[in-house]
Amino acid sequence: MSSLQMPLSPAWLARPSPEVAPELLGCKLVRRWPDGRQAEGVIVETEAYAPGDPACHGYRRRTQRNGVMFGPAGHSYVYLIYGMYHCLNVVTDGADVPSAVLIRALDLPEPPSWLQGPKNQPLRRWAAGPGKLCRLFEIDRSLDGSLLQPGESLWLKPPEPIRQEQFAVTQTTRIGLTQGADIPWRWYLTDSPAVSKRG
DNA sequence: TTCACGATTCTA
DNA sequence: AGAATCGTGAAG
Repeated sequence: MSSLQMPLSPAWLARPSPEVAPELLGCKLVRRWPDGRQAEGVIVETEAYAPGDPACHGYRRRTQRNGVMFGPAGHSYVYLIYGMYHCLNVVTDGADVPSAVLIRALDLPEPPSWLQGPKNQPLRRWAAGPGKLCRLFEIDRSLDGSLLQPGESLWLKPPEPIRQEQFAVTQTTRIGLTQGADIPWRWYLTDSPAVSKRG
């Protein structure tokens, strides 16, 4: 197995989220179902949440919902938002450090023909928005805390060689926040059509 | 136990 | 601009 095929390790993710978030651009998120079906998309938009950040779910205290954010890097943090959508985070940094990267958009160069939305929607080239990508990949709280490693429900792969070329990255403020709205911890591939719109 | 609200998305 | 929709967490 070449190094490019290796999954992103917990050690690689065990750094401050504002450092990891831009480096996750171009990496692949792989979703595997219990029946063996598998789909993957290229991460094109991320946001960082970290200690001292009033928008971070772990800003105040450890609770049942945000518990895995306080755990070691390399796990998923999935939460329900607005009572109807889920959001996927990659836990970063060390244990007891509430830190994570929100995956906001995926590009799907080769979507499997069986990968369709709930209402038998047409195949989409991309999933722009954290709620949309979780709906497409059927990610919910049952995956909260799962270890991101091959063979599990979710894991990460480094960029393909072709994607290792330089690509423009834009850094700006995060979307949909009332607190910490001025912190520029959102990154996206500048020219990707798969980036979420709002903001 | 209560209750206002949210790292969203879709419709008008 | 407003609705949909409900788990969470801070307050009482």
